[in-house]
Order: sequence, then C-alpha cells, then structure tokens
Amino acid sequence: MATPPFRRQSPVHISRCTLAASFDFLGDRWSLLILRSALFGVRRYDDFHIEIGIPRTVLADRLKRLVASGLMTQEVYKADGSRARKEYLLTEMGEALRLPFLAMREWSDRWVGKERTPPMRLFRQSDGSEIHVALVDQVGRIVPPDDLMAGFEDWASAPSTEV
Amino acid sequence: MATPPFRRQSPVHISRCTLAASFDFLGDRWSLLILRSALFGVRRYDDFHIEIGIPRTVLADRLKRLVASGLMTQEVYKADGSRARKEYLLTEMGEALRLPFLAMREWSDRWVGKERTPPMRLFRQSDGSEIHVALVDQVGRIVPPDDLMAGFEDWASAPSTEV
DNA sequence: GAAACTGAGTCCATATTTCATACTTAGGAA
DNA sequence: TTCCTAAGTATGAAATATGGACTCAGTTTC
Repeated sequence: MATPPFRRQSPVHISRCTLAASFDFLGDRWSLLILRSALFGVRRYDDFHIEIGIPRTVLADRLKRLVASGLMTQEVYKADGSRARKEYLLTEMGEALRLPFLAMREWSDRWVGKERTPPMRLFRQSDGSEIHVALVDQVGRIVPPDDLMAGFEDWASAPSTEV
Repeated sequence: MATPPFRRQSPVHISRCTLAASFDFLGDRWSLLILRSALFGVRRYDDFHIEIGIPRTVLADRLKRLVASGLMTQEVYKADGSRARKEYLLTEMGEALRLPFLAMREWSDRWVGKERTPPMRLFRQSDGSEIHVALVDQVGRIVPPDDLMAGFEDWASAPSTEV
C-alpha cells in the first residue's frame, strides 16, 4: 500500500462515497480555514474576517453552509457594553473534525514547512507525554502503513482491498 | 478541548501556519477528489475524468497544480497496443496523505453516511485485527481528546495551549 | 437627546473560475 | 491511408469571488 496497486476505478463509487460527499462542504479553502480557526476557539464573525482575511460576503455564505451542514451552530452571546450578538460554535460533528485536522497538521508540518511556525507538538495534559496521530490496532500497537487492508461489509464480490 | 476555550485569534498566525498553507493546494473539491482516487490506485487522466466527472479543462489544471505542489509526478507508461502515455503517481509526500485521508474517512463514515456505502473498515493484513486512526502516546495508549495540549518550540510568550 | 461607534451583516459592479462542448494531437492498428 | 484512442487544448456562456460602500440595531459619549 505504500504504492497502491494500479486500478482503473476506486472500489467505492463516488456517488456513494461518504468521503467524497464530505468534500461538498469541506472542499473549499475558506471553509477549511474557518474550521481551522474554529478548532482553535475562534467564534465571532469579525474575528474570522480579520484572522482569515476572507471577504465578508464569502464569510457570510460559508458560515451559512457550515451551519446548514451541521458542523456549526449559531448561539447568542452578550459581551458587556454591547448588545446581544451571535457567535458560531462547532457542533459535536464539527468538533469531531479535530482528529482529521490534527492528522493534516502533522502532515503539513512535515511536508509544507519552510519559513513558517515550528511544528505543533501534542502532549498529554495529565503526564506530559508526547502524542501522535497514528493507525493503531485493538491492543495499542501502531500499525505500519504497508500492513493495511480495507473491507466493506456488503461488498461481497471483492471483500477486501488494499487501501 | 472538547469545546475549545473562546479566543479572538488562533495561536498560529495564518501566514505562518503550515496547515493553512496546505489548503492552498488541498482546499479544492476537485483536488481532494483526485487525491482520493489516486490513493485508491487510479492513475490515468481519463480514469480520473470518468470516475470523478471532472471537466477536462479543470482536470488538466488540477493535475498540473498537484504536480507543481509535489504531491504527484508524471511517469511514462506503455500499455501494449498503445503508444507511450503519461500517468500520474503519488509522490512520497502525496502518499503520506493516506493517514489524514483515513482519518477523514472515519469521520465521514460516522457523520455523513446515509444512503451510501457502508463504513470502510481497516484491518491488519498480518493478523486481521481491526485498526483505527487515533491519538496515541509513546507507549501505545489511546489518548482521549480532552487530555490534549499543544506546544510550539519557540512560542515563548505562551508555551502551550489547549488545542 | 444627538452623534458617533461597533459587530454583523448586505449590495453591487467588476474580475476570475468553471463548465460543456467541440477540436487537436500523436502514435498504433486495420 | 484511414480509423481509433488517451490525453489533452480552445472557446464562449454561466456561475462565483472579490473589494468597497452601505445598512442596521443597540451602546456609549458628548
């Protein structure tokens, strides 16, 4: 699987692929940048606008889509000295993107680097030991990527493939 | 970290963030779909075109960008009875996206589902045990997402944050 | 009480991308 | 010589993105 075997088609048809479907709302630079900020704790319209440099019209549109997709919700907040406003919070579904994003960050720290912030490192709060995103089996062993195989429950004609 | 603390800004400025930078070439629906197919073993122009339903002009553009970004290379191949042509292969950098994509797939199988292919499951080739993408510490313990903390080597003023 | 301020948007005209369809190109096969 | 195929390129219409100005509703300052 280090180099996958040549195939003319993917084993999962694109119209039934949940991953491909998720790209409908994640396959957009601005949406990804908004989610990155949101995972860091940014919540407000203007904070997204300032941090990301996203045009206001596009921001309004993307927030609407992220809410419609179930990744974010609008909640009312009230800072003192200001009227009530809305902020955008990640739902459980949105919050669950943290792991994929952490995997992406390890990838980008390894491969994109250059002139940027040093790698972000993850630690256990409880004991300070360093953490990574990895493939693990049931007993906690890290699985090398070339010892991997995929299966689909009802994919009878070809029960498993390298992936 | 289940819900991150409210912040006005992310701890990493966007212009120096490798993750944000990676969205320059990954933050695009078509590029993501091409990479998904490539990780399954698809290599040829027309196979991408047919499988993904991407317009030919856009496909040519995206492949050019993926090659320019270092994610893919063009190699010559020769099917018998045909002239030599080029196919697109993942580089080591592109191949390394497998782990983030597997994390995304677990996410999408959990949250996007509905009317689609049943979840893709991963197994060890060697012993058949099931595998997942997870946060693990040095001794193979799986770390719950609320026991997580991030640090940047030279981020002296605020040496660590929840992430 | 009037005027300025603020965060969160919308409106609008221009620029850039995308899309579908058709055309091109290079070599092998009939 | 002509047809076929994979891998593109050309073109013009349609959809999106962009940046700047404008709106709106409470808050604070004068």
